[in-house]
Amino acid sequence: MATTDTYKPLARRALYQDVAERLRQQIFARELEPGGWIDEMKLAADYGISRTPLREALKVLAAEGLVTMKLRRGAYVSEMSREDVEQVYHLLALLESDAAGQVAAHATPAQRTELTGLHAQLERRARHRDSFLLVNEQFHMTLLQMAGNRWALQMVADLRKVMKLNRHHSLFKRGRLAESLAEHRALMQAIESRDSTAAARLMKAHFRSGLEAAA
Amino acid sequence: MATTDTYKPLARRALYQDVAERLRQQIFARELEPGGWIDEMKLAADYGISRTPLREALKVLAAEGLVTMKLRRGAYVSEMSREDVEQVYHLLALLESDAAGQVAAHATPAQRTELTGLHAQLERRARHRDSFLLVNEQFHMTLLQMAGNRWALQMVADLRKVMKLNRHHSLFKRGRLAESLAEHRALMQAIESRDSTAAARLMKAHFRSGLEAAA
DNA sequence: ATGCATAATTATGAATTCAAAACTGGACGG
DNA sequence: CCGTCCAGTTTTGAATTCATAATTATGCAT
Repeated sequence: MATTDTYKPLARRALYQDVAERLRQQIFARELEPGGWIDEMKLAADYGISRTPLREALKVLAAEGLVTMKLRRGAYVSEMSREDVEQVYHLLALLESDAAGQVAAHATPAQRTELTGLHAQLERRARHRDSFLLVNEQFHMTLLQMAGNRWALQMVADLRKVMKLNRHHSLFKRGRLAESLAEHRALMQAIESRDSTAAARLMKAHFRSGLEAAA
Repeated sequence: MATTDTYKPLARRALYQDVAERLRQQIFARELEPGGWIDEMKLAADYGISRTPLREALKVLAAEGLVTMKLRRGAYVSEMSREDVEQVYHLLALLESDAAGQVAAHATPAQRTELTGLHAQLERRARHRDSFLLVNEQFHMTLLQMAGNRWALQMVADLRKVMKLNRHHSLFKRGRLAESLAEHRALMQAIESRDSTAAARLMKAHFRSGLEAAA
């Protein structure tokens, strides 16, 4: 431990990336609402930066699908139609069930322990919606990471971002949270008993009922 | 036919998008080689534009995975490791086999006809490698489009772009082209007989043997 | 010569400036 | 009353300028 343990941020990452992250958070928090126009000049002023890095960030979000650029009329926060939600759910089911199968088949003991720990946290937080959502996301992303396909991980991360545009999240529905927990419990069973096919099937079912709840 | 059938481009799309496309083509054509540094000033001069839209385009390509940005040292064309290729093949197999299943189950007669036509073209072009590659891509993308999931379509499009970074394309291997054709033939059979499971299985097999050939 | 410190050069990241398109609102005419 | 034409304003898209980090070149001591 040195005498000074405070380091200057020293621009570990580019400004446009920080701005992109800040924009995402504002979108998720609905401070920028789906369908709404994004005022470049106002935002640049708010952030205390010029329009240049802001516009770069907007293009990144556009590639992710979070915003839509219209020629000569700026950027708009994307809207998810009913159909979009269905399609993204379908993809998440496909990608995550595959990952669940992989993990069930090939996870190390340490990884199984980590997943079990996350699941236990989930059980404990069943009462606190926000906290549950957070750990839930962490559980799913950890599973993906363990499956070891960085391209799949990136995709699922992007898809989960756009899903946050959807106002009626399935986990907001009455009773859905307990249901979700039960499904997770079954999934953990399959993973612990190294049953790859069951894990994949259960994960798919998990998303199917999630979609039904969101309907 | 009007008296003038030549229209001015009239900026139907933003400059940065055109630049992005031009960059992609240069990357696919290996005029910019994987691992190589991208000289912003030179390229901007070549294209006759300023660095601003070029930099915006680079950020889009970075989001697609075609280039990698390094802080304070610019943009580099991405390199695909052996592992990356395996992972992307796995994802394409997953996404495209699902699409094949959907199409086998739900395609309209007109769509079946279109696919059959594309397949016939493929058979005819078996001798001309470049032409074959083009129609092959078209066949796969048309199938995806027919499956009707715009998010999946976008993903497959992006994944296929990064696959082009891979120098040893499986279809360049001796004998692989005929093999590929046979697999397509079997797939078309399954689609024509509306056998969804077989179509999905055959598409997966198609990618598996593609990956083996690429190894 | 070799290694290191430092000056000069180059390229990146970001702010600023500029040109042109899109929007606003009011005058005018049907 | 409604539409449309035009002036004024706003906002976008792109070029230019500027500050600073990174790289290269240079000089000096060993």
